[in-house]
Amino acid sequence: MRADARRNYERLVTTARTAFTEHGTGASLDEIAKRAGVGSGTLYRHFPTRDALLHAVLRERIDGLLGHADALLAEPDPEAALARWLRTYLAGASSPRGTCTVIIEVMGPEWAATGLGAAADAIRAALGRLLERAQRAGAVRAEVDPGDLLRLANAIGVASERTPDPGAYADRMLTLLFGGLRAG
Amino acid sequence: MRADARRNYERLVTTARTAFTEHGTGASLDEIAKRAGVGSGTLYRHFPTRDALLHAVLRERIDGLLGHADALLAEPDPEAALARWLRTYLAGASSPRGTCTVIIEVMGPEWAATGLGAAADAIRAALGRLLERAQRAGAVRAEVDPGDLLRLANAIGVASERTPDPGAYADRMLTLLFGGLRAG
DNA sequence: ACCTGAACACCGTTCAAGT
DNA sequence: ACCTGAACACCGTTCAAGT
Repeated sequence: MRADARRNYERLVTTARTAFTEHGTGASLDEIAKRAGVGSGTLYRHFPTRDALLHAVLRERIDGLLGHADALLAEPDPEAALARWLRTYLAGASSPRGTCTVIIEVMGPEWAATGLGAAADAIRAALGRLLERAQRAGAVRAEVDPGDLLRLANAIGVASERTPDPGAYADRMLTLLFGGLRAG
Repeated sequence: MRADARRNYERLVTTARTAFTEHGTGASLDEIAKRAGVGSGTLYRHFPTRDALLHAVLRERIDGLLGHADALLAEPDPEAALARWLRTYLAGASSPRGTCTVIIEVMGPEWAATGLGAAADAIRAALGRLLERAQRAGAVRAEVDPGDLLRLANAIGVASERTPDPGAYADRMLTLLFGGLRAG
């Protein structure tokens, strides 16, 4: 990658992070290009779709979540590990606004070949490992599906975004959810 | 209202219902005006905002939900009444696509003065009556808030929209939810 | 009193011309 | 190899002119 190309790439990601955080995932791409000081064609060359740009913005956080999930497999209490990961997931989910909606969207099979689709699948797999461990320990109903659960977590994220205190709302909903997850 | 104005109003609502159902709540307003055979200014005269138009499209369904909730207050089993209403609510919620997101949005206090905001509040109040009865019967935890619950129901609706079988997903999530709602 | 549609602004996306 | 920005299409919204 040429030096100017790399610099433009970095500037676009940084600028997009700010724009998405301020105006949600639907922020104007033209504005982002302008603020990054590049032509709009350059943005499209590096990021053919809005989702590709959002993926670049979220990549570090996603990697962190995957690492956190694997680390929690060593936590002695499987139910506590699952709960802690879901809390962490939702703590970041309400920003940039719209992220949870996009994640739900790209969980569909037609998105599997895209970067964000693959990322969503990796998150689902990581959650699946925590879930399965909790299920084997008898702490969570056996029939709960990891895809269902990730969709629901993101749904809670969507609802929390428009709430005065997203973290508090998410916590209350997770408390309810864990009541339901426990083997009856 | 003049005869032509009333006719245009009806045509716009009917056309919008089709367009929203086909393309989601973000469907092109210009297209709707064109297909209804009116100038775009006429659409804006009757419906100053997209939400006003969506409200007109949803009005009958909303009235039905409110009536259903009141009727269910006579159902002997308070928990079953609450469950049945939530199931009915979610059965219709995934169409037009985007409706649940809008409802969550207009539940914010800044929307109270709008038509859809008032409708969301009426729905919250109706759900609140069913919820309170279930709580008094000891079937549902006392600390659950009707606004939280309606937001969560719509969140489940958002997640179900992008699912191959929205009804089945919503049912599974409601089953989980009721596990959590029951007084522990 | 109500309607029309041209006009304007804004945004996504492509691509010919440039370095 | 990469960048620029003009050009095009599309949409929301307003408003002067019309009936």
